[in-house]
Amino acid sequence: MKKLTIKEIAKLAGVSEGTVDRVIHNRGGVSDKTRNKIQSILDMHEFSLNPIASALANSKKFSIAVLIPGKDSRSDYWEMPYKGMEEAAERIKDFGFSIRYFLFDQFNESVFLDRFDEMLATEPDGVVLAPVFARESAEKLPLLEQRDIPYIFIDSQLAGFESLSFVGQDSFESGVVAARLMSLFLSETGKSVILQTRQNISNHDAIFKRIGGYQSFFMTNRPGNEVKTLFIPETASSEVIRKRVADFLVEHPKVEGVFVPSSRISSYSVYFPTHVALIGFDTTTGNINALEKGEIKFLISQKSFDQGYQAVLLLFDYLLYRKVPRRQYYCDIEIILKENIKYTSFANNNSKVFPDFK
Amino acid sequence: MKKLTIKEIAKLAGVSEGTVDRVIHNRGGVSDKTRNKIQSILDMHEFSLNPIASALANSKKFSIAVLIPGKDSRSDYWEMPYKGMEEAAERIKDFGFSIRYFLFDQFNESVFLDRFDEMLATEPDGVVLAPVFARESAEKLPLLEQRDIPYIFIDSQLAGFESLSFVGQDSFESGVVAARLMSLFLSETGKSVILQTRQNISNHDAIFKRIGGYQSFFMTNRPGNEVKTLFIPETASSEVIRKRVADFLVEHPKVEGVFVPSSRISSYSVYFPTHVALIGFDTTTGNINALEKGEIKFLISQKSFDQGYQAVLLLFDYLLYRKVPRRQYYCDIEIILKENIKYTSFANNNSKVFPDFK
DNA sequence: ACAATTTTCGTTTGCGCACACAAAATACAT
DNA sequence: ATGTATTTTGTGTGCGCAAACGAAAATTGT
Repeated sequence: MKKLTIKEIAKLAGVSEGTVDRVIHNRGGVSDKTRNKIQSILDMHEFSLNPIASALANSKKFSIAVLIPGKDSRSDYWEMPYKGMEEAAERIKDFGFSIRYFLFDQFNESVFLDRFDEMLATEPDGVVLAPVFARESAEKLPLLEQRDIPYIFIDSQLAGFESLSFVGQDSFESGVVAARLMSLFLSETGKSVILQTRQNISNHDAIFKRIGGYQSFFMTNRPGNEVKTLFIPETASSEVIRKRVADFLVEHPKVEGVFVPSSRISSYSVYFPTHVALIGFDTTTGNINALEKGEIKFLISQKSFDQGYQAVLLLFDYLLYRKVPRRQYYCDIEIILKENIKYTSFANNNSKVFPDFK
Repeated sequence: MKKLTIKEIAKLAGVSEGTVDRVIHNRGGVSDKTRNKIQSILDMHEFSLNPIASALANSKKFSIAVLIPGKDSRSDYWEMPYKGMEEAAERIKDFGFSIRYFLFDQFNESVFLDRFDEMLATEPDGVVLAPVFARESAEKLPLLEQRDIPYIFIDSQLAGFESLSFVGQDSFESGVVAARLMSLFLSETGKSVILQTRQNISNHDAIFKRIGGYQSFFMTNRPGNEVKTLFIPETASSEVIRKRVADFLVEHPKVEGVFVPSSRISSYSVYFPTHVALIGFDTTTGNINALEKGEIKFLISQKSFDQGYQAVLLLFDYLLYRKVPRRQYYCDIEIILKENIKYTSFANNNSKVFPDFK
């Protein structure tokens, strides 16, 4: 069926273009009778706007606000979603879309709250946010809902909120995948260790789910392989870590693998002997180095570049085309090892500089 | 720097919009003096067309021709690039882009030649093609170059041609990855087998490179693990395969793994005992089934959905924005196992029906 | 009944560009 | 110099839609 223009719809309905326009955009000021008539014709022909002409005529500029952690001395994880978003921005800028970033300190709740308020003050048309602080996010999100500003969760999600969508990984399953990979390195009765830091302030939810998936796999598939847990304080010095690890390995000599459910595996990899298999998350610079040196067997990537790209595009499609996305988009659980690291999508360096949160 | 319009450029140059337009599009009929003047102003301000307005005003419709294998009784591999292209088509259709598919029989060169001619007759603005038949492609490609029709190789590439780009996988490295994974299942002196069909008519180049990568890994990293080769004719009956495999395993009892460098691993998986680790390529329906049943340990995905999507978008960017792509885009070498199969990108089923080549 | 509102609807302009057409400027010939 | 051919440049229209403006119709009040 040929795609009709507003003008043609108007002719069919025996009204002017302006009236059709009013119906399409719910601008009001149209009598029930003509509105119904026009609407039925629109429906019948499955009318949709020509987004090109619409974008051209539209003086309205869309602004998308992004609320994610900024550059961080401990991890460059959030640089990748940022780059993905910048790539998406390039693709949609001619439609009048611009992105404003509100970067916060992922270890400081109050900065997050401040940035949220700043963001809100700019009255964005849509928001992409990483709810790393669950409580603070829950406190602020109603402000978006009151204003009917659509928002998309990225990286992790909060239950009980009317987010437009979620783009991220199935953390539980990624833990299962990690476990499956780990099982390849374990002997019949070999043990593995989950290495946890005591305060996983940010993103603890995703990390707990990964741990859940990991344990679940071994319980159901490999009950003979005991899973231990080793806690190391986030603030521990090099000496302390070395000692804790050494003590632990003496106490549990059958430990053949270590699973680090956070993205900080490279901070611990040097403390373990090479016969212990290490598996962790995220292709941060440190982790990639450790992988290439052979200290780590596998990394699981969240494809965060793609996450950023997709989150922005979903918002774009929603704002411009009114295309309602699915409630959630789970990205690939990508398995990275030395041999395929150079072909992961993040490697598309487009030389955008990732700003600091300050 | 603010982005200028043609009108503003015209004012700066003291000429009319039409003249600027002529310079921008090399329409000729402009004196050297004014052309140089306008060009320098364009350069100075880094002028670029507004693609939105351009697309709207442009009566010219772009057509992209796609020349790939069609539906096939033996494998549904090519359905995924097709779906990726359809998704891309959806995103660019409002810019006046349409895609025409010319699907051929991947086991019949003459159908390929016919389709190529049909494709050429439609005078496409750009072409995406899978050069599965090297000789026939080499014979036909000059016709595109004569006509200055840009084309992109997908899946595999041919050396010595002026293709705009290549979108596919680094086959050699994917073989290396397969080998690395295989090594996890091999004992100190365990052997692995490369299972080849005698006539790999189509795509033999990629398959040979995978084999090369596989062997290379074992030679340099695990010389203790011998790599054998088992040939099985493509046309072999079930009985023949069963016997060949059984004989081979008797002859080589230390075989602990089988590597199938084609995408047809599910055709052979049932013939091997479970203690032999199987690793193959591509997430075809059959392969996914075998993976989920546990017959196969790993699959390596070419992310062919993404390949299709990207190839079309590269052509789009080139035709509309004159953005010259890189010579090659290597997609992820994705490792698939039972636990992460459901999150691979191909799973975005958009219910497009993949047509037959007939 | 008529004027004052309010509601409903039609008309017009412009977004930035592509392109056909008209006009002006220049070259050439006699 | 005058007219004609040719090159160079300017003008106008339309792509499909958004939105302001104004006209018409319907409603209300007196």
